[in-house]
Amino acid sequence: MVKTFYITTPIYYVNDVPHIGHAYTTIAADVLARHYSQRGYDVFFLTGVDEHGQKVQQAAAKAGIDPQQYCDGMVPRFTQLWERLNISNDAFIRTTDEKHKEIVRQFLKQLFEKGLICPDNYSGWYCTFDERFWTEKDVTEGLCPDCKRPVERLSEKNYFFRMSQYRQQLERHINNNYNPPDSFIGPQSRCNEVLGFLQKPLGDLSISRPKSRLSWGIELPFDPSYVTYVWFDALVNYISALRYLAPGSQEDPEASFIRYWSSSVQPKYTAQREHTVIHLVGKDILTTHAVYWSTILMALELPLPTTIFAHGWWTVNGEKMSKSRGNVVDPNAIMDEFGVDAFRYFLLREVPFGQDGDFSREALIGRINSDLADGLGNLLNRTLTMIERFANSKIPTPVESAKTEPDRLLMRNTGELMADAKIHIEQLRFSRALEAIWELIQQCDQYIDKTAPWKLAKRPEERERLNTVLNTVTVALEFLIPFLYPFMPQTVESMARQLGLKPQIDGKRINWGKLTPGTEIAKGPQLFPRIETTKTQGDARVTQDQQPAPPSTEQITIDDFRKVVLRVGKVLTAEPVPKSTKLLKLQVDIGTEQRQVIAALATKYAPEALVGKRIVIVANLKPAKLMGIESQGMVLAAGDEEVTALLTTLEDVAPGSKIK
RNA sequence: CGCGGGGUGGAGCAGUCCGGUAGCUCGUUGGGCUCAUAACCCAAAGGUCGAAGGUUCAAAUCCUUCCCCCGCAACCA
Repeated sequence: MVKTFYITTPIYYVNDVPHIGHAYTTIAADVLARHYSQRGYDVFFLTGVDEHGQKVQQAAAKAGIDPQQYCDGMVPRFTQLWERLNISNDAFIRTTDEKHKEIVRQFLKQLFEKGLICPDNYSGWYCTFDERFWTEKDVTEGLCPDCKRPVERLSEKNYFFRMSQYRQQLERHINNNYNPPDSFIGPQSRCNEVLGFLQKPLGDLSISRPKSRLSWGIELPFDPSYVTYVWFDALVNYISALRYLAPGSQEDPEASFIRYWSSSVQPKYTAQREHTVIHLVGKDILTTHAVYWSTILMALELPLPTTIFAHGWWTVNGEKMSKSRGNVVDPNAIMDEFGVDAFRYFLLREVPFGQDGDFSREALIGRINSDLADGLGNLLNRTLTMIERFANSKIPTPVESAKTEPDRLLMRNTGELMADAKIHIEQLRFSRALEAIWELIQQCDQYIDKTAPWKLAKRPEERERLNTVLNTVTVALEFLIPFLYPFMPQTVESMARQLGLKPQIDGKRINWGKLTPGTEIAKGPQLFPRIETTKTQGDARVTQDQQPAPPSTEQITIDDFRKVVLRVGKVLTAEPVPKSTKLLKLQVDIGTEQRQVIAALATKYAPEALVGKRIVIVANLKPAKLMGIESQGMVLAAGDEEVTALLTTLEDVAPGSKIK
């Protein structure tokens, strides 16, 4: 029986601009898919997009088009990026696919009929303006944390999935599959987190949203006035895809499902798993997968996936990546400058999979120069040049009697290191796998140095020894090819051809062919030229298409402006707000009265530095509470994210002076 | 006392669970080599392991207290 390997990425929210994080998960999945394909597994690699939900509905409304049209326009951002990144996914699922929706409805119906989805009242704090519920801890002083309008206690009928009853069963499953490589949740630190989460009582999960608030979703089959909660819809993709996108699913959806999924959980300690199902996710959506998805599967009486693995997040130059900081890394820009494979390599080599990492141009260039140019590229280059110069451009024939201990040692180490690399890849330790491969590269360099073929070449009587040495290096490189290939497919293919191999690519299978003495090599250009570090190009950041809109577009009238009453104030006292890091409490004299104003100035100004200063405040702003203290106005200051400078007047004027 | 992560040669990190010679990559310096992409190979320098106290024959590691940095959350009126 052919072993199957089913690998998924999350389906990405169509609203996002694809960034380094999306690329990371998808590249990791691609490495696994390519690795297992090469090893003869029946691989199915799925990625796709999540299209339903409020944000999409809103974004479409804003753009004045219908949501479906909006999604259709967003999808190429992802598909094109995957193409550029050489992602070998077998299918791309969209949650608006009719077949997907049909399967979601089937599952909902099934659970409803089993009594596992039941109506109940959901009550919570509801903000009418934002059209959403907030939890007890979100709401402060009865105000919406987002828009600060008062929230109301609202009770509404919703449908709940009886998640709570699976808590114990899930906990048991996690504990029974705790140790790598069989761990259900990885890495271990995250697994502990999930176990911790399960210590607390597990509630039921609301899986409905009234259409009155959200219409862009899949209608509940048993109540047309609701659509399903996006996560239920989204998670089901892992199964629905098998029923209409996997090979053979058109003819027989059930068979295709069984082929990749059904027996994914094997009794422990069986010698070899026949089916493996791995969900790669970011650490932010681990709970959703580990708890929601697992319990949904339990309720459907379906096996759980083999492993759910949560990887870490990337920061950029040590800072969190966010749209507002404008430091979101666009994979396309990186590839324009450094190429696909360098990017793929960097992401998986730089940081152990599962941990957070930092992305920077300097780090990337460092890796390219030292690992790719000086390491891999240079080794191939010097090997090929020697074959060219000392062996007439043909793979030399080794001679058994000319073999010595270093040759045997290199061959033995090659075998061991590549065996390690294999294990590391299969246990999702990509950086370790690459370390093993680079250890081999270093050993080849050492071997070449020790055997000094250029010296042998000067002495005709060493002809056989020379051929043997050169052959040994090419054999080591040949060994390395299949293990490096999943990470850097383009580069490795070129490498193989330069060595005179004629790889046959048959769909996803690759037959690299065998290196035979006498074959002509095909030396090409350097795989990775060194990057001169003095050269600094514009940094690779998303030139945001949702950059702050040009200020000119929305104009206001002078009357609009006059609504804002600005006055000069004199700071009487200033003190930090207790337990707050940013806020200062100011007492301000504005002529007619004294105002208490709370402002986020503590990061820039010491309280005592402000006393006596003249500042500008908005005098007719509706009071609001911050940290429970009333603020009766707003201080004007410059700065994008953080305050960089307070506004004041050129001359000292009387407190209360009007500003116009 | 909000939750969490961290402080180890110049930089980035491992080692901490389970005490026993402080390790890796990059950088620096010296040497070698000339097949190669200022490459490659060899060697060296460089650390009171955030601070103080304690336990111990022995502490980066265990205990106590403290300091600092970074996320998240709370508070950008």
